[in-house]
Amino acid sequence: MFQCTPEYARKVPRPRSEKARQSVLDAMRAALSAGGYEAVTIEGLAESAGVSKQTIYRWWGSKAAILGEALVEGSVPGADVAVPMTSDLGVDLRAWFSAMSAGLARPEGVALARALIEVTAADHALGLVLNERLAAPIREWVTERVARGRAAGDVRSDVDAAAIADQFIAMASYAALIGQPLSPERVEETVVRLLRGIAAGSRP
Amino acid sequence: MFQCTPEYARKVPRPRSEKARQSVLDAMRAALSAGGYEAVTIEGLAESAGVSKQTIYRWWGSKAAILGEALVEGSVPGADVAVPMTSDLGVDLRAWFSAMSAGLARPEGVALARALIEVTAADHALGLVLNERLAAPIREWVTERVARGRAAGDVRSDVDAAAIADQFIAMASYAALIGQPLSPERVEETVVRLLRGIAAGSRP
Amino acid sequence: MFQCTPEYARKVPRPRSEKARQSVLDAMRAALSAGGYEAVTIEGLAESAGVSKQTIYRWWGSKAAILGEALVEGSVPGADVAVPMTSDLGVDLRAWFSAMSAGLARPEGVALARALIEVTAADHALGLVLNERLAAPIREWVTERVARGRAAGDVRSDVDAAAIADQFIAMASYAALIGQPLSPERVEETVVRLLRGIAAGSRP
Amino acid sequence: MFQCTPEYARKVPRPRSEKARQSVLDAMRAALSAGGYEAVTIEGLAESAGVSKQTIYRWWGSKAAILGEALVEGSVPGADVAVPMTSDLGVDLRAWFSAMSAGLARPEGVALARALIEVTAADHALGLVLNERLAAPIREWVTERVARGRAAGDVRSDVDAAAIADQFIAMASYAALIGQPLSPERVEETVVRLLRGIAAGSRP
DNA sequence: GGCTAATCGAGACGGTACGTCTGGTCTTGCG
DNA sequence: CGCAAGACCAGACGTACCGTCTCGATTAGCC
Repeated sequence: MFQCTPEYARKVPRPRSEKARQSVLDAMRAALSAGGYEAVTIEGLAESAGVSKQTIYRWWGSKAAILGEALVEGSVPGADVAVPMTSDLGVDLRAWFSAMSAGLARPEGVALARALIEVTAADHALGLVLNERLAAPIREWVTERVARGRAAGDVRSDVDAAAIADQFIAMASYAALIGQPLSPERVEETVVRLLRGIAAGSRP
Repeated sequence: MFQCTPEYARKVPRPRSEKARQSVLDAMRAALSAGGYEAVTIEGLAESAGVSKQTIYRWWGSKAAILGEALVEGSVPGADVAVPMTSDLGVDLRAWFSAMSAGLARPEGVALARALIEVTAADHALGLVLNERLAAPIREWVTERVARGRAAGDVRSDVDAAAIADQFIAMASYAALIGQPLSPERVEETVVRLLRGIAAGSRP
Repeated sequence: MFQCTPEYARKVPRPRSEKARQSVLDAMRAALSAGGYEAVTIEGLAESAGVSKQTIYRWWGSKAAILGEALVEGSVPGADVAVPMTSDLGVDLRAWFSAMSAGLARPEGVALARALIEVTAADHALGLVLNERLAAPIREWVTERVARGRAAGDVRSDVDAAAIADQFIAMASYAALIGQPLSPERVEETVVRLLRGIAAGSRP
Repeated sequence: MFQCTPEYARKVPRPRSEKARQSVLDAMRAALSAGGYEAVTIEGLAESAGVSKQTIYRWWGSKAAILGEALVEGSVPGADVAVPMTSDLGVDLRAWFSAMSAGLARPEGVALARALIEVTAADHALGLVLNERLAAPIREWVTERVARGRAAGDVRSDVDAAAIADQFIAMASYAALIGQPLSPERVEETVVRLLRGIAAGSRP
């Protein structure tokens, strides 16, 4: 009686092919590493993914959209660093910033970072989304760690955790952009200087 | 020594047209502001400069080369900031970083920064040159100011001026890239934190 | 009488939908008149017939096959002329050729003739079938009428009725093809000349 | 002296490549013979002509336009028959109609005729032009020959030479279209019947 | 002022990739 | 299992630029 053709029992003539979708995303990731974002072509993508152009245009509409999906789905080297927190803020920051720098120093890290930067420069809206997606976990980690430091009395109460996170992200991105990875010394100097700047007893 | 215009030196049958050259560079600058680096086409450049494609290819060889020359010749908003040095390091850094941030916050500053970033991501070699050309004066200014601070006993002896300069450049670039200019508060926070981090007498 | 759905006629799990079939054929006829054979697309046909592409491909396999069936089933203007035979050969030929010309002069007649010609040029096998189907009645009529004329002593014994029929068909087709319908004067001239050529007492 | 820069001495930056033009026309002629008009693609043409698509689109704008030029320039088998006129009308007509039929019976003649028919059915305007171009010489020849016959007293004064020419053209076209060349017997029968129909002294 | 040679504009050329369209096949779920 | 719906692969369409290549016209410096 209540019956069995609920309005959500809609027509699903043929579902989107998950295989085709993954092939395209994989092809995009491969192409990025191979030649950078600008060198990626939809036709090349279609061919190397074994997919027709129409299938790509049906679902994505632009190169940037594919990149976006590829990044949002896949893991991004250097961005997913999860560093365990110890009781020593300096140790933790050093470990985390070192890991991020190292991730962005590897060839595929540089290629990916450049692709991200290019697409952000070219497509503002997508850039914001990607940045948010990649920066958010970092900001979160830093915020959490700084809060703990504050609780432990190591850190001034007026420091802006987001600003610190953004500073690190900016530095790592810039290094990848110009192709000169941050040296361990530079990492060390930056962390030490930061610690001095946010230490609890500093003036003013 | 004896002389230097041998009869076989029949060079300079016709000098390069300076007018054509400037037209192209101007067209490039205009096109960058209008639609970003990727949207610039050689054909469009040729047309809006009233110049033939061949003339462009004869002298430049690539879009990036034109951009390079356009930037090296012209002024770059946000990069040419020349701030007078006072006796107060904090005042000077604040003034300078504010000026740079403001320059990059204006629409044409953002467009230019994005173009720079795009071309750097796409053409590594040119990117290095441009970065050097634009970053060098900044590094110089910062180095000089920090040296004075050190001499005046305001600044620790172990701070790395280049690292500081790069940090500021990276932050300003990143802000332009994601289209979210640095707020005055963020500028203030960054400068204050930096000062604490480099102040003479801080530990360790 | 009693009626006829015996239980043993369950051999055919589900019969082909006659409605869908007719929709497609109707859509084909409509599309032909609207834009010519080449402008017909299977997708357009499917849509305007309210039928899925697969249904068309399941039963026909090609545009030409649909056209073939559409023409074999439907009536063809100018081809189905049935003119009563009188005792006067000239009157009959005039009447018949005029009717055929007039049929092919009307807009839908021209469109259909063109479609036929196109499909014949493109698909030889189907073209032969269609030509046979459409020309046969004509040849029959002409043969019969000429035979009567011969019997009546009006017509030479060596005339080739099929050749005459083909000549008329060719002339009418050609006129439709180039879009210049045969004028009544041209029809008259042709018939008169033919009659002279086949008249019983002519030499050699 | 009087002057030397006449306004018609216009800029001719680089003349159109005659070689490319001929390659395309040749490729079109070859493709027509190979697979018929509908099977010709611009891309295939470009490739087999060793020419870029853009070059084709620059000059022609449509497949039909290329065909038109190809036919207007090249020789058309069966259409260019030039038969010497003797004093015997029957001999001449027989010779000419045989030659035309034979030309259209050869494979390339059939292919070309079909292509012509297809394009005429599909593109009315071009069809008219092509028909005029190909039919005109035939009509001329027939008209001239009939006029001579009339002058010699062999032919009735009221015959319409154009009608006769069109009849032959229609018959030959139709034969090519359905792929059944006119047999020598059919040719003979047609000529003989025609001669009887137009002979001077026939009634009415 | 005439000669010479590289410049300039214009734009045709062979190409690559674009984004769109249609053809013909395959894959769902409903009836 | 027929059918509507529509996703799929394939490939042609016509367009936009690419970077190279003629062209005739222009022009700066040396005779």
